[in-house]
Amino acid sequence: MLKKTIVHIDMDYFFAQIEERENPWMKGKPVIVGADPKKGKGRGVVSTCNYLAREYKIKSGMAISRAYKLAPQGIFLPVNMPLYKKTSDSIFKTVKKVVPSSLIEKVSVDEAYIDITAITTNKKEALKIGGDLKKEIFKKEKLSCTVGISENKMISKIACQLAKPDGLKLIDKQEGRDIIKEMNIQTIPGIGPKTEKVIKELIKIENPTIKDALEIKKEELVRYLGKRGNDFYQKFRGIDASVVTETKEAKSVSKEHTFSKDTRSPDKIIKVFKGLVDDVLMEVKEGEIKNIVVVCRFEDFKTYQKQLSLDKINGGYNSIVKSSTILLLKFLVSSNKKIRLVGFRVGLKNKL
DNA sequence: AAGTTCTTATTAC
DNA sequence: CTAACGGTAATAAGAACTT
Repeated sequence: MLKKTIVHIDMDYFFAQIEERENPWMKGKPVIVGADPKKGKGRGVVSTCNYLAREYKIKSGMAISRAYKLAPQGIFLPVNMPLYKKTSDSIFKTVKKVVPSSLIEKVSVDEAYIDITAITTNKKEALKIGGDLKKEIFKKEKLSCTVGISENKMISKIACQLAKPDGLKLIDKQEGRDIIKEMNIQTIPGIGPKTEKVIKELIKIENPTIKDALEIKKEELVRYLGKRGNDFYQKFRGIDASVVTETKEAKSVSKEHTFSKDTRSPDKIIKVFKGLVDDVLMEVKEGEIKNIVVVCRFEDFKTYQKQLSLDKINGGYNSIVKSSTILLLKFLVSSNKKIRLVGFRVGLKNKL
């Protein structure tokens, strides 16, 4: 019996798998979704790639130009988000047949946590539900996914990672505690490169595992990592008290754009920027906006933002366009470096 | 002194 | 040979500014 039954479902190499489904001739070749390196759009990164591409050491987040060097014979595709979104919606419809939306926490287009405690806490039955869900999704969308099951979100996610691709795996509490001991501390969600560095320096171990991290006192973690230290202390021990929470509306909406070539041409910059502002404002209701934020990344990759609360100015679209452009111009004036990226974001009211 | 706003840093997918 | 490094969103922490 499980205390709780938490399912983590994650589509396998989602974007690339959809592309393979749409274009079966691509199977058997490395498929890399990100951008086309040949059409001057070589500034992107890899969003997703299929497993064959991974054999060439291509990974998510890698510069597309580098991926191209690793596998120039690969199929490089731009991100076709409308298609992936549509597919995602269909998959979530299937998930909602298992439990109501209130028990589904959508992490991204291709990933979610599902609390099925109310249906079963029996391991066999839980695996049956997970397996059936995989079958349903495959029947409907011809896409494979992996399902991890455990008593909390963290371990079910780890189970999922271990079972990929096209897997189904249940790890109970005791097993979870043991398995993670030998793993790298970046296995813990929330610990990235920077946090790992802090922990390394704390315990003076070159390649620390979670077992090593168990030696650290809670107070030490809190002192060096703030309130997250508490969380990590628990998570090193396989404990994750966070609850599956229905996905709520966004608290902010943003658009950004990286120029294909760094520029200082105000014409180009302002034109692109106005487009971003228009796109964002089209997505939100006029009275909902709490503040606006303008983002600017210079050629040296240094990134800054300037923001303005809307209490001060009247919140009409026209005044927002005007104020945001003024903020943007401040960046132009503040430096004579070329600009790599501009972005625009609005924070929304009543979302807390 | 407390509350709000602004800015940067980090993480994740 | 070294640098390469998107877009969207959340959260934490600290500085700066108001009240």
